[in-house]
Amino acid sequence: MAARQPAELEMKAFLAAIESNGQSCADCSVRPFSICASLDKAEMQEFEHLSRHARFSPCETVFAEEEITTSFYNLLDGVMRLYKLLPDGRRQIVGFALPGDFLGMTASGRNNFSADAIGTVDVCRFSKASFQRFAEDKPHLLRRINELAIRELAQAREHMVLLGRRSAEEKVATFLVSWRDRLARQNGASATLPLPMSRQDIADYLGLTIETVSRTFTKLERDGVIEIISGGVHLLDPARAEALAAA
Amino acid sequence: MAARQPAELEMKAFLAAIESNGQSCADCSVRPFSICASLDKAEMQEFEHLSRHARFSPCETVFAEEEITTSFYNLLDGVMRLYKLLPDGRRQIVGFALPGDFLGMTASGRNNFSADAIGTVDVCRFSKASFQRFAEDKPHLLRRINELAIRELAQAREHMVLLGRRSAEEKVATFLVSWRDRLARQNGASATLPLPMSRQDIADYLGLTIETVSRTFTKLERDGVIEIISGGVHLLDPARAEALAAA
DNA sequence: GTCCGAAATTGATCCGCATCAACGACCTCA
DNA sequence: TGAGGTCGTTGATGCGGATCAATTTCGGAC
Repeated sequence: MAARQPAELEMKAFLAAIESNGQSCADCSVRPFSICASLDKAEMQEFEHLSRHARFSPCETVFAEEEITTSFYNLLDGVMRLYKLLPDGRRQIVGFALPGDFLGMTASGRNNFSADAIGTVDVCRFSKASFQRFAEDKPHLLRRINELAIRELAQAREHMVLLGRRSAEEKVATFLVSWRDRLARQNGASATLPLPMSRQDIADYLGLTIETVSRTFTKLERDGVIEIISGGVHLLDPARAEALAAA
Repeated sequence: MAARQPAELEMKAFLAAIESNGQSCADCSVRPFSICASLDKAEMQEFEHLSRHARFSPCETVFAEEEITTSFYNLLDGVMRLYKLLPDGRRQIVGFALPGDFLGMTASGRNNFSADAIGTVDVCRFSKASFQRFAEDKPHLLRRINELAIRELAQAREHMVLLGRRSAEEKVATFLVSWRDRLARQNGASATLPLPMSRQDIADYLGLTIETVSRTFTKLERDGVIEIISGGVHLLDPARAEALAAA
C-alpha cells in the first residue's frame, strides 16, 4: 500500500479559499456560484436581512426527508450529503452539495431528501415564506433558480446512466473525474482530490457496497491511475480515468 | 401462459380521452397539466400564435441528445421515451413523457437527452427564442416552469434510488405502480395498465436486461400480482405490488 | 509512546442478474 | 396458408458484485 499524505491540508486550503467570511453578502465568496449572482446591489441588501448564518457540526442533519420545508439554504462552506432512505435502511445518496449550492426547493412542501453535514458546514438560511415573498416578482431571480434546477436535472440524468448502466470501475472513475471537475470549477484544477466523504458515502452514491468501492480504488491504484492518500486520492493518470469514465 | 386481451383498446381510449382536438388552446385537454395552466386568457391568445402543431410517427426521433436546442415541446398526445446513450450503445431511459409534459429546457443550450415517439405522438412546438421572449417577464409562468422542473427533479431522485438500491422484482413492481399512478392522475384509476413501451424500453428504464424484465413479469404473474395481457398488464393485486414497491 | 474504536482493506464464498441460446407468439405480406 | 421478421419468453450457464468474515490502518485520547 502506498504511503499516505494528508490531502486534508489541500481540502482545508480549498475550503479556506471559498470561505465566506460571512459578515456581508458583499464579500461572500460563493456569491458568483449561487442564486445571489442574479441580484443587484439594492436587492442584495434587502436579501441580506432575510438570511441568518448557521453552522452545523460533522454528521449533523440539516434537514430530513419528508419534513415540512420551512427553510431554504445556501451552502457557504463545507460539503453535505443528500440522500434518500428505503424503509429497510438501504440508502441512496442522490448528490453531494458544495459551497454555492442552493437547497430546499420542493414541489410538495416536504423535503424530498435528507441532508447531513459531512464535515463542519456553514450555511445561509432563509425562511421559506420570506424567501418566496422576496422571489415572487423577480423574474431574473426566478430564471436563475430555474437555471440551477435544470442544471441539477441534467446531473441527475447523468447519474441515472451511471447507476443503471455502468460497471463498478466505470462508476468509480466517473465519480473521481466529475468530482475533480466540480472542485475545479470553484477552486481551479488540481491532481490532488480531497474526498471528505467516507467510502460508505461513495458506495451509497454509486449504488455499490463499501467493499467494492475499496477494491476498485485498490485496482485503480495498482493500474497506476490513482494514488490513494489520506483523505483523498492523487489522480496520476487523468486521461486514463477519463477514458474509463467515458467508455 | 394466460390468454391475452388487447389493453391497446384501453390505451386508445385513454389517449382519446386526453386528445387535444388541437385547433385552439382554449379547448386543449392537456392544458391543466401543462405549463399553460399558468396563463390568463390574453396571454394564452398571444401564446397560441407562437406554437405549431406537429405529429411524429412511431419510433421517430423528436430531438437528439447534444443537438442544439431550437424548440420546446408540449406533448399533447402519445408517449415518448427520453434516453441517453453511452458511446458503446448502452442505453438508459431517463423517463417516459406523457401528455402535458414540457420538453426542451436545457442549461447548456444542447439537449441533454434524446426523445423518441413510442406510438404516434402529437406536440405543440415553440421556437426557443420566441418562447423565451414570451416567458421572460412573466413571473407566474416562470414559477410554473420551476414547479415542473422541481417535480421532475424529485422523480429523478426517486429513480436514482430505484436504479442504485432496488432488486429486479422491486424495480418492476415500482415501475408498474408509479406508471399506474401517472396514468391515473390524468385519466382516473384503472386496474388495466396499458404499457405502450417495449420490454426493451422497460429494461433500459430500470437498469435491467430484457430477459430479466420478462422473467420478473412472469414471476409476478405466477404470484398472482399481475396478469399479462396484450399491450399491458392487469394489476390483480395492487396492494401486493405496492408492498413490493415500498419495501 | 499505547490503547481503543471506527474506517478501510482484503479474502472467501455466494447469488442475482447478465449472457448466450433456443423457442414460441404474433404480425405482415405474398 | 405459409414464410419470414420482430418481440417476448424460457432455459442453461457464467460472472460481477454482494455478502460474510477477518485483518489492518488510522485517528484520537491519554
